[in-house]
Amino acid sequence: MKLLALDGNSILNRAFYGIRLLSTKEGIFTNGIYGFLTMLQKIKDDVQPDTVAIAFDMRAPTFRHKAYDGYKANRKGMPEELAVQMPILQELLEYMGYPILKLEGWEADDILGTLAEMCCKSGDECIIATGDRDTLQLVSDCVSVRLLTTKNGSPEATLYDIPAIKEKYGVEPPQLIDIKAIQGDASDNIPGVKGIGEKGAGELIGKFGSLQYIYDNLEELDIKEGVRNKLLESKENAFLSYMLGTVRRDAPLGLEISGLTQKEPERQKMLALMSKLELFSIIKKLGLSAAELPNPQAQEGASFSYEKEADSFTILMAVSQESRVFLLPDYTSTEPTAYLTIKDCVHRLEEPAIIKSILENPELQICTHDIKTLHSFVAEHGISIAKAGFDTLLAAYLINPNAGDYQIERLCAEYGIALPYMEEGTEAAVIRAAALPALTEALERKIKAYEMESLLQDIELPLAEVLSFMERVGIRVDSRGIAVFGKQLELQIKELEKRIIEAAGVAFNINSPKQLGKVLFEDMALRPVKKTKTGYSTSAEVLEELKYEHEIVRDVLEYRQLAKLKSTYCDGLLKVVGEDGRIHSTFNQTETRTGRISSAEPNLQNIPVRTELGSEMRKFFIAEEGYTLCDADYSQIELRVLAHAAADPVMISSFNMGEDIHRITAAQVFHMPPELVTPQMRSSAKAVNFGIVYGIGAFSLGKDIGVTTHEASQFIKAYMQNFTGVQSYMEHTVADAKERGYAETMFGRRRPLTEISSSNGNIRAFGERVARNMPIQGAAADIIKIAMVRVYQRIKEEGLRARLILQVHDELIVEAPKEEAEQASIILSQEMQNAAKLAVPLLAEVHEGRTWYDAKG
DNA sequence: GCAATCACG
DNA sequence: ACGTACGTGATTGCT
Repeated sequence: MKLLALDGNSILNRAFYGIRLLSTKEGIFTNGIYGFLTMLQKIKDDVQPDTVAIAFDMRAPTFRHKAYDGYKANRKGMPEELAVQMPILQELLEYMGYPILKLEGWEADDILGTLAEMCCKSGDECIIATGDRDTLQLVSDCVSVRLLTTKNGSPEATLYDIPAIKEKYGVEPPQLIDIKAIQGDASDNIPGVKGIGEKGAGELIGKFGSLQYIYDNLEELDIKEGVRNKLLESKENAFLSYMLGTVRRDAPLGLEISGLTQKEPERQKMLALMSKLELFSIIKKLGLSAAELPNPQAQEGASFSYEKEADSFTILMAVSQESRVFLLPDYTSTEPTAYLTIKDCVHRLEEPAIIKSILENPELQICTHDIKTLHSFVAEHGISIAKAGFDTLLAAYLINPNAGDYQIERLCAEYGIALPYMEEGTEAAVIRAAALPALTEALERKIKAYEMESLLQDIELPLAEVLSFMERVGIRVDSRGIAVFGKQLELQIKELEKRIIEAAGVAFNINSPKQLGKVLFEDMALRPVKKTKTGYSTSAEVLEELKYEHEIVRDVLEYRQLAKLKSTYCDGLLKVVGEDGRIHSTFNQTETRTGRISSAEPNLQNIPVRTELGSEMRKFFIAEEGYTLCDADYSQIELRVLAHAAADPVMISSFNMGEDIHRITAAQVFHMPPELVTPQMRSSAKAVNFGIVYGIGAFSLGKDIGVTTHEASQFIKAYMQNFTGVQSYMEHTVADAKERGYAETMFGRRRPLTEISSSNGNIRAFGERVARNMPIQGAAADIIKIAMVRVYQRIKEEGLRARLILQVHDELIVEAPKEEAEQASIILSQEMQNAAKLAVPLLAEVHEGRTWYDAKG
């Protein structure tokens, strides 16, 4: 028989430190548990044991503490983030059916030693899995050790048998105890022999075999005088250390190896707990998904029927009894096909006319999952949605924008909703459709509890329609122009490439930071200003610093700029131009943690503008024939939000008076009248304002504006003394986030923040910066979303052909027939400025032009 | 699949 | 002693 025995504590410890801190939306830390489970899976796959046992330490002092007061005395307790995971892990392992062994007064090590000893006696094989090298002493003919580590987050197991130990340490496994007795162990506060370290201890034992032998023959042995004296002085400690470092093999476990059998896993309980822990990848790997489990709740009556070929009359009759219906499209079908859930029956709808009559019924609330995609799906067939009722995707995102994955199955697992019981072989979409009412109920309750009804109903749901519309309309581009520009860039890139290679004297790939780093910092011996995890940094920041040292650096900088423009913008955009000559981006509504929307495939929110050459790109974004682009952008929206949220009198009055906020900031920070502020001072003040919004640090601010950290901290201090409202607001907002576990905007949008309570100072500092930034960035996002919904509605109400086509965080673009340009501009400016009532005015500036470049003003 | 880099607000 | 401002997405090279 093959026993796999695990040191639970040391493996959890390894997992915890090997994997970045993870936590659920409720703030339960899970990285250790997650890592433990992946390591367990890996080692089981490797070893294929007949049975598994897992040993844990107990809190109580052990015989080692009793023998030596100092034992582990200098060891800090586990960090709280780790300690909380211990009982949860043990509970989970019990559900999984593993025997858990704990013994008061004994460490997990000793339990493993005892198990190993029992195996050897009974002729069984024992494989010990641990993260702790101390256990290597147990290796024998019948015992091997797998040392577990994580590499880049994935588990690795190194085999140690007798040859491996001889190879690595040059001694027999039990002699590792002797080595440690001399060497000591700082982490366990084992003293060893003072003055002799790893190397010396290894040599002594390698030469003389054992501690006992050395002391028995100390005078006669061929040992340097200094070493002999050290040994003599620490004799008592050496033997104490030997005892402390010896793993015992006689713990009173009171069981037989044959009695270590795995119980039948309690899959339902495992699923419930793992769902709570949001360990979805493990749920999947273990085949625990709700659909595959027998489901008590479902069997209690949540049984659904499925009408494949429902007749229209029956459906319409059923619908007429309802005020809301649940509808999930079948995206696998090109026809508009959808599953409609009413009461406990799912109906498959295949006739567009039926779907149309349901979706366009103004009395009927349409509830679904991912309403933006539903809008797009039905719009293709000329169908619109009259009354959006609920969207489980948007709701789940509002409740926890950190999640990233909002699949129906996952949400059901998270909210403890059993997937309905259906006949085997039923399509997944039908089961999802059947789950929708219960999921909606659960999420609706939470949305109410979080007071997010307005955020969902007044902002996100109507916004989904706007975004779907923007995606479908797209923006016209001049493909020919882009292609020509790309060709020009290519020529210049080739030229630069030639020069760079020539200067370097070797052919290499300039696009490879590794190769470039070698050329610049090794072959050409330039100053390596900064390092990355993997080698030299070759970032623009570094190259800027070196650009006067060698022409090649300037060429690389230019090469980089041109290559970026060509690959990302020319080639990238040309790939995604539609048949209609327009680019249709996807606007993600559930992507960012702050509430912003994001744009992808392609990203239209990062089209170049900051450099002259880059902004050329915007000349290829053009209005349709007979149309013009109206571009409106908020002026200083984040600082205005801050002024309002912080109720800072200085900021508020300067915005109310229409002052230049950066100039005023400079005047305050540099103690002088605004008229005397120089452009340099204004520019520094602008960086300070940015820094305030981002959660500021003196180091980064200093680096940004080129002053010392000390000077930067003086600026920050001066800022806070003058903007006292901001100062106290920032303090409050961090304290509130810490207390509540989330940051929130004035509109009630939340971002759960476990980092802010971390015992790791860097992580905690990050949490605090996020707590300062999210309420500002998020509120600005809320405001422009409101503006988008209103602009869209108002254009519709006024019967215009103008259309909203783009949003870039603080900027909206409307493509309007030339004759509507003025009206569209007025709508943009009014709706943007009135989107929220703050203590300061919101200002939006509108410009018009044939291209995006021209419309930027 | 990740790291480095760079584009935007 | 250590790292160092918020939020995104695309491309490239490399393991």
